[in-house]
Amino acid sequence: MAITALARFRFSRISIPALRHRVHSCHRRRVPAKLPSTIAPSLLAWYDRHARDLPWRSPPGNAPGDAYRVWLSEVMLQQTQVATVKPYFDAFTRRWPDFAALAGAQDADVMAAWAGLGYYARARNMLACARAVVWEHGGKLPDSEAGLRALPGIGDYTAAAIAAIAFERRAVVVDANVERVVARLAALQTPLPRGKAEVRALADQVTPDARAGDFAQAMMDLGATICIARRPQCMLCPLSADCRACATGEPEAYPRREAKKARPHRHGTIFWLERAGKVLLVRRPDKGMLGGMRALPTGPWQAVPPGLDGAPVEGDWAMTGKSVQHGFTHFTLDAALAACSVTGHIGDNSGEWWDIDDIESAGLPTLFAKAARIMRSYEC
DNA sequence: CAAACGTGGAG
DNA sequence: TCTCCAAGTTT
Repeated sequence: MAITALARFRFSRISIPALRHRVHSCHRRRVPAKLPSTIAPSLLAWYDRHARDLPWRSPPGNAPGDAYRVWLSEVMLQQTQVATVKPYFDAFTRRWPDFAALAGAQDADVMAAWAGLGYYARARNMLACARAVVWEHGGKLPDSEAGLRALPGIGDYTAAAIAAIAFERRAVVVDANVERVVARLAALQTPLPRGKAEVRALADQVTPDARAGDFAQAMMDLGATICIARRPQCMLCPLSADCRACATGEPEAYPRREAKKARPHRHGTIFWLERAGKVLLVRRPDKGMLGGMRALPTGPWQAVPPGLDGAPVEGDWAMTGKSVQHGFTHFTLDAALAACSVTGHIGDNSGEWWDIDDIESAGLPTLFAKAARIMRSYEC
């Protein structure tokens, strides 16, 4: 008891002024306070017990998995959650098991296989990357961050992730999970995305020299399962004792974020042109929305309904009265469905006539898949 | 550097 | 129903 009293006495004498100073400086300083050095060992110990078993991952402490699978998973996981990626990852690796196979694939097959996963520029970049690996790098991924960063579709995050996970390089891996975990550990006041540089500096502080790949995946597992955006499970968190956001009692308040802009609303028309059990599909240009994807013909997307503007052919078009609502990242679309049935030759058009009963295999983005579901049961 | 770029799950 | 947001990159 005497010892306890003494300890308490010394604690109060020494640390209250120090604490006051720290709180004060923390409030104004641009560089956030130092994080404890125990974070990496605590997190790695947790990961050894709780790592998720994922198809592209080697177990904690083991040699890295196949770099092709690591790369493919990382590209698919950009802005996309694990559960969404899994079936696509399985399908891709079964059909194209390595860089050589993917590099030799037809563009149309790869785009159709990607349909529904979103952010279609990723698929075009992924294919360009596979071909660069095979044709310019002897079939192997570069093993440095800089080398990886130079490839299509590989930015700062993905280069760091692959370097760490596939090649065991120390790399500072910052994705949305790491942002959230680190912002909470430090109770970072700067809102994101403005505070990105501070987050990176904090992540650099806690990244160990050894087991960088496991550490990166551990941060992401923690962010995906415990330190989640809403209702974080601090009671289960191996880092809660070192977490300033947890200490505030409102961990969900971090990371702070800038206010978002409202999503505008746009109107468009989707054209369903039918002939002898087939429907006309087109290929969208590489640039722009749903770029490079097979699609139903559309007119302009604008503030007011465009009606039959932009119909693919002259014809006896009718507005069906049906429509499809679809939310994109930066606007929502209300697309009216126009239909036309023809019997004879249509004249020159660059589309494909696709068997309506087999429309599921066309690889349509979700907007057009919705439209097709409605129209296949509609009498023209 | 801000804006463009998909989709589905959770609350 | 509606808002938020997720293993980001490119221009």
